[in-house]
Amino acid sequence: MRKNHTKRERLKRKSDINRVFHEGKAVSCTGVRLRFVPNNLQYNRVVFIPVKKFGNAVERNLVKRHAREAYRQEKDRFTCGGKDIAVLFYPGKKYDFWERREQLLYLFTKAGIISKKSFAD
RNA sequence: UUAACAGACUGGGUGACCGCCGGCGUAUGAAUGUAUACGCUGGAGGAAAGUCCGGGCUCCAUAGAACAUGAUGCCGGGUAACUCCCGGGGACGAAAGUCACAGAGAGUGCCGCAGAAAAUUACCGCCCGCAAGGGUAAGGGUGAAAAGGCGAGGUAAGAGCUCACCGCCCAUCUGGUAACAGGUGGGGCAAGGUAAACCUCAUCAGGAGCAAAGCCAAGCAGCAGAUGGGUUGUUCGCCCCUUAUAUCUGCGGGUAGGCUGCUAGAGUGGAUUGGUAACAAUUCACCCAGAUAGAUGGUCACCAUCUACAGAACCCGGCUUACAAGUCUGUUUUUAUG
RNA sequence: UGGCCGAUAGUGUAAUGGUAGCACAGCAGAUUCUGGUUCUGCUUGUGAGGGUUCAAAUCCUUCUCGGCCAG
Repeated sequence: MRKNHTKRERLKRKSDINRVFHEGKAVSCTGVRLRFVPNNLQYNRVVFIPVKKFGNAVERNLVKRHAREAYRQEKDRFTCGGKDIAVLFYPGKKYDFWERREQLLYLFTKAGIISKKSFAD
């Protein structure tokens, strides 16, 4: 499977995002919170949102880029079936790319989007 | 040499792989929109920031005038324009340098406490006089500030009352485009300060802002009020639309999808010419982000070295603020708490 | 993105350029057998830097932080 992450696989509409926030379930760890809700499509859609007080514009962009890169690399492990996912980042300790990647993998496993078997690999 | 100050500049580089956004081309499906694949190509800054100024652009039907309000404030130049820049002058400072630097002799206001008195002053003083009263402002203390300064003459005591020097004002001459500088002559000195208090004078400004504005698609439900209404704080003038299926105001309902605006520009780089300079003109070459929940990231290698401040959102010119490390130029003196 | 406001004790809120007040809270004392009420006293201050002025919370300016409006 090709490891890309295009516009189609992003969550863009305001109404869709509101649906995730109002109807979705949540899992969280330090500094990160993940919300998800099923959709009717064949693929997942995801959005990464640093909160308003997360540093300055450069730091907010960097977090989004790291998260998007981690999501892209690990995309093929995900279970099929559509889910809309929103990931929120809160200010606190600064993490590098690899720490962010571990964090996100942990959260996706906890939410049942990645099966535990594939995470063990 | 070091330090300080001022100014200008750079703001990690090269290669490989995987990915993101735009443009062009080809192919396939599709049907006039676009989707997918491949190839080529472009992809954040000196401050993109703060939004403190100035303009372009768009709309307010079009173009005006006066007042109000606001801004600026030595002179000359530059510029599309400017709270900007360059050059010159003045004041202050030992110097490099710094300075919102018009007017207090048009008017109004304010100047706490202290002090006799904070604006048409007289407490203690000094002098004349028996006293009543008068003449004075040298000395005293207060305060941020107290009626030109210092010296000599003069006088009852004093006083620009007189004189020299300095300061101030007026007239005039010379140099300079001008601000201003210098010289000559005269006045005897106007009765403090504050304009970053109101104000006066001169100059300049219509308002709103790309969520402006226009088009397409989808969708919905109207109701109430005002009569003339229509760009702004007010008024005038001019003109435009319309006498109700009109215009304006308020409340409510619906949609928040796409396209244009959207990047070839007061553009960037080089050369020549003019100018002290800011800058301008001519010519040659180049095309250099255009996202729309918002594109630049990850891994590896080498060199350098621990890499700061920080992310375009209609576009430019400035100012201000943040900044690791490094380069260059100039200036300074009492060799230094600058 | 564009436009517009504000910042005063721990909290809320005053102050013509001239000694920064008031209320609640806090602390100490008095009253009471003890606590409360009440009374007395004290402490805690102009968001940061620079300028104008004899003197700035106030005037000017540059930052910082917070808030509001516009689809």
